Amino acid sequence: MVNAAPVPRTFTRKGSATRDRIVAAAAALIFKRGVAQTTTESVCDAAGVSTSQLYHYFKDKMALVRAVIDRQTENVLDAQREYLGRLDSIPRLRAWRDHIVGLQLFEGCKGGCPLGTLSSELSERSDEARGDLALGFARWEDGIRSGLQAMHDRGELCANADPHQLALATLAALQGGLVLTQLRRDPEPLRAALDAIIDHIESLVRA
Amino acid sequence: MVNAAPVPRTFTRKGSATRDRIVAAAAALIFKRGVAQTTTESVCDAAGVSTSQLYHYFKDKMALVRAVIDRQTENVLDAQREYLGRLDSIPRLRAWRDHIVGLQLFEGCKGGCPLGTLSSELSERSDEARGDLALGFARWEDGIRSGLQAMHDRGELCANADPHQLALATLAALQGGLVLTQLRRDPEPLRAALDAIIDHIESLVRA
DNA sequence: TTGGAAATGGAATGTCCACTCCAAAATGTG
DNA sequence: CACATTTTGGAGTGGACATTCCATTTCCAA
Repeated sequence: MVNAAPVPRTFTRKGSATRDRIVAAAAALIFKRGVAQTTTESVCDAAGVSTSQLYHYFKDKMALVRAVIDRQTENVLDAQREYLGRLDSIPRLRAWRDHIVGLQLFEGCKGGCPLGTLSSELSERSDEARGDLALGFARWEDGIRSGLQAMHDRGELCANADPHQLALATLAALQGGLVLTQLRRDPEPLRAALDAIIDHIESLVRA
Repeated sequence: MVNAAPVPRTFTRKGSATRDRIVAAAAALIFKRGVAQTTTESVCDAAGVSTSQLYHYFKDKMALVRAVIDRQTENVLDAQREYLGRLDSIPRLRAWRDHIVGLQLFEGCKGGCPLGTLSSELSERSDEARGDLALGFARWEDGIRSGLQAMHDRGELCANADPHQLALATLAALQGGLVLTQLRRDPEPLRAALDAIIDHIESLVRA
């Protein structure tokens, strides 16, 4: 009886580096083309590894996809680390909006949100992947909520404004704006969606 | 030289009915599993037709997908026909929100938006499909905008409120809310997103 | 009614692709 | 150094799937 897990618990330094290259290559390809259009072969080519290496580090394609979800969660949160946890004023919210819209302009309005597109593709296909993604979004939401909560705690927001609901609505505006921006190849929907929710939050600021 | 198009310009009554069954079956399967996970064989089985029939009516799978996009556009607009074009007051907007949230509850928060998920899956894969979807969303957006425009024209909204931007933001809130609701299997994100944008519109109503 | 077009049946084809297998090289540890 | 473990190479396999082909039946207009 062999070890049931195809992945040994321990990797050498070299092994970890290889695994990392595979995840990075897969993340890039999946962001560009989606999971279904990304073949294991193309991942191996892009990472410069052989088939057996991919299956040495991952049980199957879905395991690799889940690793990509984790990687993209970190990437997304990292790309906003200057803002998340600190969105506690209208100017900071506006600066964050500009940052996000700027990123889309930089990408040519292509690709959408790495986590959002994965959610659409995987929500009905794998409950495990859906759970992973839900955790990632929960962290994101939390990074938005904490700033609003701080404003609320400081008494800067109406008492009946709910930071949880507002954070959820803000994340939804961002995701929906990205879907439409990707579809139209135009940053306007994203900008309009974020502007509206931030204007709304501003309207809840005590006079 | 034979006719280059595999689809004759004219169908018999029976032919149109068959084509319709194929599109309906494909739309249902694609809504449930996505384009990539829907095989031509499964569509034929579900529609009760043979392979050759599918290829008699459609050049290839992508042509069928584009027909599904058109079908789903009609379905989505139809499901809201009582509301679109008439969203010209806060109570009507709230009724529309309830209707949409109710549909999600009925679906068990599964599947998301038929057009939204197609957009995510196809935006980077086919410019033609992206164009079809953009047209569908434009019609949807228009159905939202016209009501807001009517409010604005009647002087019920602040002069500086822009019905175009608000309609775009509303559609984005809806799409983003659906992504999160589908991911979490929980209607709250959708409800929070729509509530926020409608509250925002309400805050723009003249006192 | 009849001829041509449309509709249908279903087997066949060829490609793509996830995953397996076995052997060899490299690595780290006692 | 020696041995176990990890890492790598790359060919091979079996199945899934989009699409094609050709024969047969049905439909409709003149």
